[in-house]
Amino acid sequence: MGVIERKEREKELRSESIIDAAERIFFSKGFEHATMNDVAEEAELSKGALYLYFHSKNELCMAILQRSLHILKEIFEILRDDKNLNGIEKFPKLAELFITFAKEHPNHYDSLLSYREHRENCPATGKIIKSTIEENQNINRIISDIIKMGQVDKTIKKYIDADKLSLSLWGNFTGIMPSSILSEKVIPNFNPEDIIKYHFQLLLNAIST
Amino acid sequence: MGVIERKEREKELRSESIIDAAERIFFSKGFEHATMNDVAEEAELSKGALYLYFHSKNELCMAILQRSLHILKEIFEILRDDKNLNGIEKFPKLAELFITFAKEHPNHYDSLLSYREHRENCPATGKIIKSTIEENQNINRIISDIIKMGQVDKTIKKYIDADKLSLSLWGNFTGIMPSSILSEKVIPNFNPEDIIKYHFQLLLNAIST
DNA sequence: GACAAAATATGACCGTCGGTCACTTGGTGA
DNA sequence: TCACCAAGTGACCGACGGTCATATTTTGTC
Repeated sequence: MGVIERKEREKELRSESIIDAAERIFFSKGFEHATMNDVAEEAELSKGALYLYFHSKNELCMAILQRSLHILKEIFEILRDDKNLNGIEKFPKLAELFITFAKEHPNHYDSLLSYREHRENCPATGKIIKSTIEENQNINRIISDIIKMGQVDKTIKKYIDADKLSLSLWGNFTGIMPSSILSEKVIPNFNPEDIIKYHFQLLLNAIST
Repeated sequence: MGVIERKEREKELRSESIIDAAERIFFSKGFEHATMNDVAEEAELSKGALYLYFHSKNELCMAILQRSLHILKEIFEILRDDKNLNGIEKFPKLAELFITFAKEHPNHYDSLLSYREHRENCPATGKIIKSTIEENQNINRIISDIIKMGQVDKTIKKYIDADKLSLSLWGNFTGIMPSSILSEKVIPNFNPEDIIKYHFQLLLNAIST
């Protein structure tokens, strides 16, 4: 009698379809201007029902953020598992793949940049917060693994601290691009893509054997 | 008869004292939980009067952000004008000074990280937005100048693109630290300070002659 | 199939907040 | 003294996040 299991699955599906709806609404109206009524209508549910699945508007946003991280994780995983590239070759690919992600999923990319505001308004105990942090750690681990692979195949200097570098690269991804927003159209020929690639080029020189 | 000038000055003072009050309120309660009534009370004004000086809550936040940028600009200016250090010696100092800034002005530092959300809800035409962008450009110019000074005194490789590097450094500052918030207490021994310093060390190797 | 219990869903309702505006206050210049 | 106008007030409005008493649907039992 798998009733409980089925209910569990259905609950999961509902939850996902609410996130689907929330993405459509938040991405089109922006977080501040989107309302929970909008989301409820889009999800074909009542507002009250939303709160059976998510504790707050901010938590719903965290769920979207988690998806964004998941997409990015899968992209990086493919790179990590690519047998045709050595470590140092994979390094600049990280930047390229991130830029591709930002272009192909602009809204999800955007959600990455505003996690702070939502995080601060969510209780740190929630399941969603936990799994979001986990996903973030996964990404850092993948980047770190790629660097370590380069150290094993001797294309990356062995004394490089892979964990630290992976964290600072992640910071790069989520820092350079958003700073571009403040500078956009003001600095002539400003192109966040170029900046990231240039930065990776410099680092490449510093870490390759 | 400098009445108009005096009124201008008084208006400026009022404006500053409102920002003072807003800082106390926003920094203690957080943006979302702070209300305009709180700010009005703290500023010893009516709510309506606030709106004579700032168009919205978000614009008030941008004014705080501008202050943050101003503080940081002045810190970097001192470094730039220091005659006792050559270009490459100033480079790691950038990281140290930024970390100092983040420690000594944690709330202002915090405001740097959430400019996105406020920016998006401000009309791009406002005077405050404009001068905020200007302050941001100033900082990038200072960083860029420091790099160029290193190229003049031949301690930094001459083919380094100072403008691009300055932008990516700025991205580093506003990227690595915030990502630490998501990772905090999860990654053992995680210390954003170390990460930034390590990153600068790597770059130092890449750019020094 | 009948029925009680439990799970799920509803939407009217509440308190709060950002922002407005008709009105008051007080300094200015004639 | 007084008309004028910038500066300031605070009651008020619409909208929104979140709640909860109630209704509907599903489940387990006989």
